[in-house]
Amino acid sequence: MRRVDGTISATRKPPPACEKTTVVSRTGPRRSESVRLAVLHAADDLLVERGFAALTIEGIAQRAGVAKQTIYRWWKSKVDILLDTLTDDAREALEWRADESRGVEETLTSHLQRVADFFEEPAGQVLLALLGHAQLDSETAASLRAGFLKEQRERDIAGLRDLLARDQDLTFDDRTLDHLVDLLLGPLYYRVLVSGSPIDKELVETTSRLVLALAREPSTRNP
Amino acid sequence: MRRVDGTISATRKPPPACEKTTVVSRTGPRRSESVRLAVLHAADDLLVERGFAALTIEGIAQRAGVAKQTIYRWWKSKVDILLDTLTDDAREALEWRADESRGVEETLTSHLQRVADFFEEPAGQVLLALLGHAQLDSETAASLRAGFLKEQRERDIAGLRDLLARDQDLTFDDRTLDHLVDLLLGPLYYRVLVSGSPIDKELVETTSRLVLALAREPSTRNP
Amino acid sequence: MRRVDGTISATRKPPPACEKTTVVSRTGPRRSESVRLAVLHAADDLLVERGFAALTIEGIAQRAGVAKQTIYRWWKSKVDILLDTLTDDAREALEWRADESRGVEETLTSHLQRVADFFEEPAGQVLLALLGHAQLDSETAASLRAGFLKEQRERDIAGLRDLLARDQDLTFDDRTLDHLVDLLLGPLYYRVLVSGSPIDKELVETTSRLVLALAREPSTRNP
Amino acid sequence: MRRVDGTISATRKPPPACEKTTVVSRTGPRRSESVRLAVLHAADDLLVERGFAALTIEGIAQRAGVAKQTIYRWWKSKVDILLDTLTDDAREALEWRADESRGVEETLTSHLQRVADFFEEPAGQVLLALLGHAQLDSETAASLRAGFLKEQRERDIAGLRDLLARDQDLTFDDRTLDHLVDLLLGPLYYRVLVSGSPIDKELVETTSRLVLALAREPSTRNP
DNA sequence: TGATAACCGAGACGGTACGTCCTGTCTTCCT
DNA sequence: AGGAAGACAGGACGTACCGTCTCGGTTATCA
Repeated sequence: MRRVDGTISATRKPPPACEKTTVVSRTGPRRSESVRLAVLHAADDLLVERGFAALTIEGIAQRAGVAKQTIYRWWKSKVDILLDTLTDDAREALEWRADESRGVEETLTSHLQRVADFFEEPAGQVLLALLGHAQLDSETAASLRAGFLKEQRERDIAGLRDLLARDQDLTFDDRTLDHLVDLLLGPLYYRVLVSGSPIDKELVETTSRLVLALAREPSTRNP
Repeated sequence: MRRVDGTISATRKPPPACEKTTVVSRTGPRRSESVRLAVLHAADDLLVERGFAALTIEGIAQRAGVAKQTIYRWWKSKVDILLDTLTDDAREALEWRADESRGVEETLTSHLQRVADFFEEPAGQVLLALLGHAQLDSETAASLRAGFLKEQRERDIAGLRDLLARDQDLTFDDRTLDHLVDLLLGPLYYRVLVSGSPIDKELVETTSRLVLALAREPSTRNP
Repeated sequence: MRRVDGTISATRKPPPACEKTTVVSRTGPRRSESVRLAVLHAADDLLVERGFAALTIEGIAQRAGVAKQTIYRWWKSKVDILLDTLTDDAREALEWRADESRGVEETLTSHLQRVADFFEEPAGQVLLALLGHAQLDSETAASLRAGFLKEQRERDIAGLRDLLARDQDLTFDDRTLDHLVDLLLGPLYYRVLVSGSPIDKELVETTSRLVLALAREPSTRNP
Repeated sequence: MRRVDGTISATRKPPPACEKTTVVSRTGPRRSESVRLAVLHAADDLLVERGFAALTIEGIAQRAGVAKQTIYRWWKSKVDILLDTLTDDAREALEWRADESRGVEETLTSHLQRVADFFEEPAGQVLLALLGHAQLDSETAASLRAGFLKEQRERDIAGLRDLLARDQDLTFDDRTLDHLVDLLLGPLYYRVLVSGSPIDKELVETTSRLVLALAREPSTRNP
């Protein structure tokens, strides 16, 4: 996010973006990093405190001690701000940790458990809100899926591929892994998004056991 | 909806009150059924045509040829209206059809396929919008889960129970069925809500095969 | 108001008014006098309690325990109701009392004082409200002037004529009396309507003395 | 209204505050004078065209090509807008013009005639509407009397004092002048507000002659 | 002694305007 | 040039009454 030359790159394209060198004799102050953080934190706090519906650009501006126009200069909507917070906060929480010292089953289970726990954290709330809003607004859906969700799915596929390679010393093609990820994460997201009930340990274990079993079937290995 | 005596039964609770008999000698005009339908249809149409964000009470009122106050008299928000349309339209589309002439696998697969198709229909769009909004507003979440989703889950559990009974002549306890339903529907909802990509036939088949296999394991039968 | 035959005559023309005989075979109940009084009192009370702006047909109906439609059946607006209360209450308060035992000056002064006091009473408040509303709505102005104000002015002219006859044994023509009444009442109404300050005794005395002096001038007597 | 430095002085109190100097370094846009005038003219026009009852904030906004919120930012009601137009338009029409070349009687008569004519003009209609509304709403009454009417009365007292000084080289105390003004203007306002009939020349002449006669009485001079 | 027609309560309905809130754009000034 | 302050056009919100319109229930005559 922070480049060597000290300028900031928003997730969004900085005006029309000069990719290589910013030689342009820039005068006046550059984008203030403190403003950026103040806005992201204000948005995050307000979302958790009051919920998405009560989250307004004006509210964020006031809370962050920033002018409305300043927000519009760098983000094009409140959704855009939240997308920015996601990138900073959620990636780490959902990463796959290869722990060689533990068995494959246990590794998978503990990853799923981490996913389950993530939904309780603020960053998880942000993701849920964005997923919710994506159902209501196709532009949000496009941004979210082209950005965070796409990257996260790549990480999930890579993570699962590595794990299965450790388990059976075999590689799966992408289509198969795609399905396995759906089967793995689907029930968890379903619980959170649809049922709204907490993800219990049993669901985590059943799911991971089932997917592993499926992966080990000969028919899956040779699709 | 229309009872024999000509009075109207709103899907929504008739002013809290009076569980057994409405003794209060009600005089004056009754609720107009035509108004009710005009509003539900207007809301449904506008949602599909223009999306949730562009769905406003004023827009619905205008489209339905109805006064705004009339809407507020019977529904407390646009979400409330959508909840009403759901009850009328979605139940049938998601019901389990016991087709004795076909095998258990095929029955399950075709039910899942019907669920997948449902999301393409207007009523499915309404459900998705409501699920989306439920992530943003806890009151919506509560209404949706206490109403439609609760009933639908009961139907799903009953449907699955009947199917498995036919398959193995065994009964499963509710907790187990709960999990099986999560595993069965989770991947489908995940695809629609998170990935946003259409549900392909392969996912439907894999999922139903997998869940059936799990149900047939001795460890599942005797939990 | 109450006729011999028991039917009621609203100040307003009863439907299209059959002045002489109501031969139309009337069956069913006649207008309820209790309803009429309940409405007039409710309107009066609410006007004094909450002011004209807060006076609504629905409020009057509720206060009077009467259906809105019942009000619309007999009066065509809240102003119409207030006009009705005026006729009942204000006439007496503003009548000229010929007290032979007292001097002309004293009689005139005490009449003006009674006018001044009238504005403090509920009925006076109603008149002020109607005069106010007459500035805003020409229909109100027309009704008020064609009804109460016209009658009152006739009483005022007659009263002044009698008094001056007693004073000088002379008769004045109507044009002159018209002007004298304007000069007599103008300052009082000006105080109440424009200044909003109470009418002090000095104004009452100066005014009556002045008008009497004018009336006694030879130039006035022979215009 | 427009100061040398280009800032605007609303007739209405600038957010309570700062009697002497506005030190608060105000940045950002200032109030748009063109908006202010557009609103005042729209209100004035609509009042004359359609009457007070049909005068709505939304109508004014539309006519002025202005957002409703912009009106609410600067005025708190339609009455507040009319009060503003009064200050701009009525002061001049009601001022006392000392014309040394003419006699005292003639000066007084011509002033009264100007008052009479004023009621026919748009600004006079505004004053009548406000006086009417003041009878219905005590807040309007308070604003009107504390603002325009108070200043106007001061001008009237000063005008009459100067005129009488020219006539008799005597000064009158304020209480006496107060009464004289009531006697002078009362009949005119009574005609307009109560009778609703036009002010004829005779009333103007009689009134001014009468008041002048009273002022010349020794008893008035030495109260 | 019904029949029947009006009165009356209750309140749904299509409307209009209210006053508030937030949006996204803009202008102005300050640093 | 960046940023604060905030005015502005716009549009939806949810509320309050308006005046009209059914509904049933209830009388008080007249057949």
